[in-house]
Amino acid sequence: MAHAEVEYRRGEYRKSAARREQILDAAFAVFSESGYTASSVNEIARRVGLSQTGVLHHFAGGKTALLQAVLDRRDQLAEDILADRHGIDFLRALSEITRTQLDKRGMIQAYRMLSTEAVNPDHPAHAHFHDRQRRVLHGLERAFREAMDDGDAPLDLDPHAAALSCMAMTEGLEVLWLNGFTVDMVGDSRRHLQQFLTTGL
Amino acid sequence: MAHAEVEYRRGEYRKSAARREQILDAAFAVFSESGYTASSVNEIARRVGLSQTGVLHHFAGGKTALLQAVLDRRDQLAEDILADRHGIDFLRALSEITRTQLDKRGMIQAYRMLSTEAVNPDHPAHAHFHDRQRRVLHGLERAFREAMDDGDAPLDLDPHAAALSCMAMTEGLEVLWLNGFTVDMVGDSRRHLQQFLTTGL
DNA sequence: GTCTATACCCCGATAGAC
DNA sequence: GTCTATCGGGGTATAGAC
Repeated sequence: MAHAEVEYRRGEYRKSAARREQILDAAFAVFSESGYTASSVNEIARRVGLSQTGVLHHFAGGKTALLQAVLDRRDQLAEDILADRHGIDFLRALSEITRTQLDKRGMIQAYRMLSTEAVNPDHPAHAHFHDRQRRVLHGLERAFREAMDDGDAPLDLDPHAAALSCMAMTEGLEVLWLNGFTVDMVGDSRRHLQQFLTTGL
Repeated sequence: MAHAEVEYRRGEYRKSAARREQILDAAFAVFSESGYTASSVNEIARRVGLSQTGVLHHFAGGKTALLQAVLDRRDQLAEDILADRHGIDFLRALSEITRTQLDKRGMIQAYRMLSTEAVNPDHPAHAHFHDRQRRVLHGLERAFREAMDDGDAPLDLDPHAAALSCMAMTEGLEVLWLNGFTVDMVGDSRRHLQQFLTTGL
């Protein structure tokens, strides 16, 4: 009895969770193409074959909750990869992340679009991107400091300046790549990182 | 008689032209904050103290014509500065342009926002940004080639790679700057340029 | 869990008065 | 040159039936 009930709840839960993922995929695609403000829940609904209300049913809090969920899911992936990696190993992992996402143009476009919209302080994702970019910068800084301790970087390196420079180059390459220029995102950003190190990446 | 009539027309013309400029300023500000799609003619109208139709009266072709006018006006400024400058002198002019625009955060934000939106091929300003970015790249490439001819750059320099790298760094620094990081846009981008040259900028 | 119906917003464009 | 009025469309969010 209790067993059957649990199975039943599991079935329902699985169905709902699957739907959620399906909606998140579609939301991702739509946000990629149009950014947050110009995207509509209706368009997302159309792609998963639901009505607008059908979609909103799964995300209490409306359109902004949907945005949050999309952002959270993506960040989780990168954090899993970077967990417990330090120094030059952390820097190598950054290239891995770049490589794995090269074939997901939509995802990169979503991030560019959304983070650009979100420079406006009253954008629903402003805090999210603000925090995230500072975490990335501090992560890079820490990695450079660790690399210095490990003898993988010159002793007179300025970790903060190096981190900022690498972040700028990565963002810039992304922009050019999205705009249709032929750039080797993995290679070029790795070469730029390498400038600040004495050990090969 | 004829004289008075010309004066009158001049007066009317001046008034209309001034209105146009006033509207363009407001449009610039609004597009800066929200991008093109999410901006409304109504908001622009409010800022200049006109109605929506009052604004549209000055821009036959509607909202997209307004966008075109905003973009054209800005590009004219940069082109005037770069006209007839070559080699290392051209590269120096780029820093000047950056410096003169540092206090116009709204303008930079508008360009970031609009050019990001315009990655979508059916955005009304897609062609504009596509062409512009390629003109910038080719201008940079040409300047590096001229610098090589003038003995201001190493003979084994790859002008295309150098141009791409400098463009990426400039774009990236802009992104970080807009996102609230403390970066020295003029200094940092000049230092990056300098890497590829043998003569001081 | 999904739908239809609905309430209420803002948008861009046009017609026509002044 | 500017306005008001209006049309047609699309947006988010909620209520309630199934």
